Amino acid sequence: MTVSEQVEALVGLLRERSGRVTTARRAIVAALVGAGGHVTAEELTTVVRAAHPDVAPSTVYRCLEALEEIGAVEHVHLGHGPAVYHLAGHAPHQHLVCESCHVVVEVPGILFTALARRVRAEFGFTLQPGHFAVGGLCRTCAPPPA
Amino acid sequence: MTVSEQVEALVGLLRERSGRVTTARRAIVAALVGAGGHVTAEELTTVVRAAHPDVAPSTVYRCLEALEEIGAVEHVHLGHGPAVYHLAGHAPHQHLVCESCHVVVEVPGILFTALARRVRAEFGFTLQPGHFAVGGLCRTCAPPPA
DNA sequence: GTCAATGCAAACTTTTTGCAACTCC
DNA sequence: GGAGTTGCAAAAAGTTTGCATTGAC
Repeated sequence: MTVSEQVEALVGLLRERSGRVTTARRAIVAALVGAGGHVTAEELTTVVRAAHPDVAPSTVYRCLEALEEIGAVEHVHLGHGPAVYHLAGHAPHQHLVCESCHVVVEVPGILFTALARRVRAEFGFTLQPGHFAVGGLCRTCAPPPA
Repeated sequence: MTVSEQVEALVGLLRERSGRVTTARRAIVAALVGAGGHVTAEELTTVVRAAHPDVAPSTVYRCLEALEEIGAVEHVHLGHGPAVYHLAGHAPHQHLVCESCHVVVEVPGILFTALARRVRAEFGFTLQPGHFAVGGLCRTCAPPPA
């Protein structure tokens, strides 16, 4: 699926399930698809404004909210700082944030299945990791093994 | 160790390792020890102000920062909303936050050791869970098993 | 007496909200 | 043409910072 096909698919979904499709929404969706990964609302706003200088940050937030409601987009909190948004449907993954240098590492979500099963069995809590990053120290910042 | 002994120990540590001990700092430490668990900076400010109405929120933040620097206090981010602070030295634990009703569940940190070992071996990242909550659904909010 | 700590107010970051104007369907 | 969107500005929440004053040692 090409980028513009992805944009059209998402825009179509918006029209069908959420409401109207405007120039701003089309531009935001295009910027999100074009980014190809995780972006903050602010980064998205900057990209959109390059072509459409009048698009307000609040419009970006509202559009992302609409896209999340229809399940097309998800956001993740990387600790401090702004949330990052990405298209839904990617393989589940977990973000790890180095608390020293703030680099972000992605690991497969499947690593968490054993833990999730145990937490559900023992505590009745259904883990949905991924929405919040887990902290730690990256390879560079961790003290070298003794 | 009684509450006031704990307060004196912490105040002494502050004097020794961080600087001066003021009325505000003593009151903040006492409120933190008295709370006996996790408190937000705002809750702490309210308690302190009951006896010392002039203590400013910024003083509470600065005192908590000093206590964290000497390793006496730690803070945790429960997703959205304010950070919560607690005395260091408790058994390591992880907070789980229900993304539906926002209830907070604590589970032993030891549950994460197998995962942490694997992440370090495979990705060179040293997990330090606990600083950020993990999301999910609590027993009440999770859809009942089919 | 000195300098760290305080109180106050203002800045800050990220996100949300109120509302009149606009425009997609 | 009417309801959903927009842009703007202001608010909101949580935390940090600047700075003159205070007070611990």
